[in-house]
Amino acid sequence: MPELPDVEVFRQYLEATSLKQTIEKAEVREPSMVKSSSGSELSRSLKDRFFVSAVRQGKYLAAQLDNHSWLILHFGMTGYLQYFKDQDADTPHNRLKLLFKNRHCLIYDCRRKLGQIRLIKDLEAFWRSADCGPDVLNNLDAQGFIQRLSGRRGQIKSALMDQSLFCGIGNIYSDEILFQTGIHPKTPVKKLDPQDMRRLYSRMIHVLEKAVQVQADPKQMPDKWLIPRREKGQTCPVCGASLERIRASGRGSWICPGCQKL
DNA sequence: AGCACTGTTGGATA
DNA sequence: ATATCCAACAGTGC
Repeated sequence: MPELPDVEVFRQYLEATSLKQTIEKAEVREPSMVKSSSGSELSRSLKDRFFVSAVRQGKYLAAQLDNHSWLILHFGMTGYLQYFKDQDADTPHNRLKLLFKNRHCLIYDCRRKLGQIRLIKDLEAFWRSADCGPDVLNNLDAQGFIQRLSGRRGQIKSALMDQSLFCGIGNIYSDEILFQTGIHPKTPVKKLDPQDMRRLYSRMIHVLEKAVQVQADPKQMPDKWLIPRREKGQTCPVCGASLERIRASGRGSWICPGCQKL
């Protein structure tokens, strides 16, 4: 799940459910996922704090605490948040549970443990240390997008997914953006002209905003999209050709062989 | 049963 | 600078 739209939905969810409630207890159920100091240190630091806001940078969620430190969550491939009004609630792969004074709780669940949990002081310093480029939705205009893309050597898909160039796009959404622009994922970036790049940028923004609008739920995405059809036997919603799965940038990639010529 | 596959990243290697 | 392969992990499907 968790690419930019999913994480944006988590951010909005956290803001809607969990602000201004004092954390009575933080249960670190999987200390190995805590990448800043230790699990017990994290637990001590969260106690008696409360969230004041949440921001997102690419696929990272940063929740600010009242003492100006930040809880940073990365969701790996399988992470999500769930809020409960029952303090005894649990989820199948609960890795961090925040129990609030009002007896509600927020759980960070991450089945495959590929996510990361941190508590940090300096947000900007963390983005730099994580080698995060500008967020594609919050901090990147068409000009910046084109500037960062031009001069790149490799294939367009790997550029779109390179979090240090600009961040937020992963495997699923890069396929969607390329499908909607009729560009093959293996196209060398240097083969794209400024016109192509402008189209790429505007489709990218459109796809990501629309995805956030529908809560990143494939069932609610437009009929003409690729995402709900990423499986064997499906056909292109535009030309009717059989969709194909290829390997590009080391990832399984779905394309329409009719619409996306190399 | 065994193997390949899966929305993440990060490191080693070429 | 960029690509590929592997690892981390846990679950599902063939």
